[in-house]
Amino acid sequence: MNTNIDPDLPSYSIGVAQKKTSLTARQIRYYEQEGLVKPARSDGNQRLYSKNDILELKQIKELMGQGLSLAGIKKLKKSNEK
DNA sequence: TTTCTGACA
DNA sequence: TGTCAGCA
Repeated sequence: MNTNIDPDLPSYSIGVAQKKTSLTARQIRYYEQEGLVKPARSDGNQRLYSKNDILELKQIKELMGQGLSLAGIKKLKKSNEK
């Protein structure tokens, strides 16, 4: 099969994101609220996550498992991007 | 049925 | 972070 979809092509609902990241909708929404992830919006106001966003959420989960907090991840992300 | 927002513990 | 209510 040839699924040539871009890694930034948003097509996952939060339910799929939960399954793919092992996180809860609360955590995913909170991370987005903090600006850690930037999902697209569709049908009304539904979040649409891309493969890239799913990976981003997994990265956040990994950092949390390393003893980091939202503030710590935000600071780390800021250092990486800036 | 699922998702979204806001608010509280 | 979990949970509740009302809404689309």
